[in-house]
Amino acid sequence: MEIRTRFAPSPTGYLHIGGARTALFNYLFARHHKGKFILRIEDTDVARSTEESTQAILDGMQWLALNWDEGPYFQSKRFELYKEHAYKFLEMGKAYKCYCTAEELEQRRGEAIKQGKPPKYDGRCRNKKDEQGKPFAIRFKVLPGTTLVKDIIKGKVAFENDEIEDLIILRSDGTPTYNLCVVVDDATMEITHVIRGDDHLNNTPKQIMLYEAFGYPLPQFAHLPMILGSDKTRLSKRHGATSVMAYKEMGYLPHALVNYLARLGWSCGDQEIFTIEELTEKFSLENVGKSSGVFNPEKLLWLNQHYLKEGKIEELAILLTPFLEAKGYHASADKRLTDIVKGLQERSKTLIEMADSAEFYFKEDVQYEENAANKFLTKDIQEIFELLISRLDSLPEFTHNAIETIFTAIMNEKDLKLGKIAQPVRVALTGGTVSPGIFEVIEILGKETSIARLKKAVEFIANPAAKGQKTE
RNA sequence: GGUCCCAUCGUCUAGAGGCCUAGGACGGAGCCCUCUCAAGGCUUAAACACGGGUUCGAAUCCCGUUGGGACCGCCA
Repeated sequence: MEIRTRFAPSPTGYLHIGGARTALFNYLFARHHKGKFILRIEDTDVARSTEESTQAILDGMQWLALNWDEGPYFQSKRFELYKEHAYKFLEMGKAYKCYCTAEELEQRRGEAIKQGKPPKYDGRCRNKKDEQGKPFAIRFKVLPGTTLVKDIIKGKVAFENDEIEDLIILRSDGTPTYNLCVVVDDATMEITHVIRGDDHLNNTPKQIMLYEAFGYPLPQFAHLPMILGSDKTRLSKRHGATSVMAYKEMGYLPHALVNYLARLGWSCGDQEIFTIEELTEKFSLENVGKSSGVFNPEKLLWLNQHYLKEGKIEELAILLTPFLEAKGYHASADKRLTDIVKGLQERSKTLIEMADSAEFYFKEDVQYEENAANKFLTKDIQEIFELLISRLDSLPEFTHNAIETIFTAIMNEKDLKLGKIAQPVRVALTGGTVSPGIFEVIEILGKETSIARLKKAVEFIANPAAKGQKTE
């Protein structure tokens, strides 16, 4: 039988970390079994669902490359189907019309809680006769007994039916509710494995009752543990960015997030780094843990750094350009940019950092960090700078090796260690004390710019006050 | 409050009764390398929540306690 999984978000916000992991596990499970992964938008709550949210979720899925095989299906377009099912229950006597108003129910619930009683619907409309013209909701009749949930992750979980109230399946405005829709959809879409957050575990007995009442075969259930924030409460904005797309904006690589999410709750021995192919091959629900996990941004950052370090410079250059654009620098992914990326890729944890570090390559004018200038742009280096300027200028081939030869010669002549020369030059060329290797920086900057910046530094040394911290 | 779930280093986890003096990874500390910063290499601190059983033997099985989480909507 073909394995069919689904991700079924409700479009009431962006795709968040938790949802993305649920989607990922569904995706991996389906791919592993060469089955189908279906996307379904649960927009039965017309008031809260928005098109922007739907689009945001689609964008997030696409960015993470969680490609779906069918859908997106929209529940809002299937209302007739749900309605039919609800009325069928009515005919079969498995559901009844409830004439209680939302206000009445709300009031009774409040009183029950006040008295310390469980806020459960008392079933008072179960045996009422039809009242013509009065609005009604349709409630499913929960029969006595025990409902057993067989969960791949949690094992067998038994629920007493008398703990469960008669649930509304069709609202008084004629729209269907969540539990009805999921069951009808999962059944008619022939979903074989329902993989979702364990916040749905308590809904599962209700849904099983609906399946059984319809005579639909049960899917397999797998309830994933929640993702928590650092204080072990449910992950929310308080814990930092929870939107998947926020990570794109912060300069994360999609596969870093995928890899991180995969290992949050699932493991494969001691392996930490996985390609998507490896994930697909190795993923199984048996290796999903039972306990909830804390979202750890540091580890995600480490993975991002890892993939930046390992990434192809041509691809990274393309990904970097929008971040340079955002800083006001026009850059195309040409040879110069890939050279820049090569030097920066193991010095950056995110694309934002990379763009920041690349800034001195693009700036018209260097500005010196005050401490760096004070420490390194001093009288005693002036002579070295002048020497460097003339020798660089007469260099026929402006290559890494040729530049290094010049430095070595000066080191020998002046009996200086490379560090004594490189740091001042670094400040002169980049404005700061941190950059890729100095020969590489000079080569990429080019003869003209390098010399111009060295000359500027010489002027600065001669007259720091006048040429000092001018702002652009 | 009721129901349900969960419990190994700070965090993610390995662990399917003897392989555990509990392994890996992130993060931390230290050292090495070094033109800066990184990267890399090496070393190191750090956990089986507690109490009872079962067993020759328990991180692993059972019970309880404690702690955490989720759900109790005409939300999904």
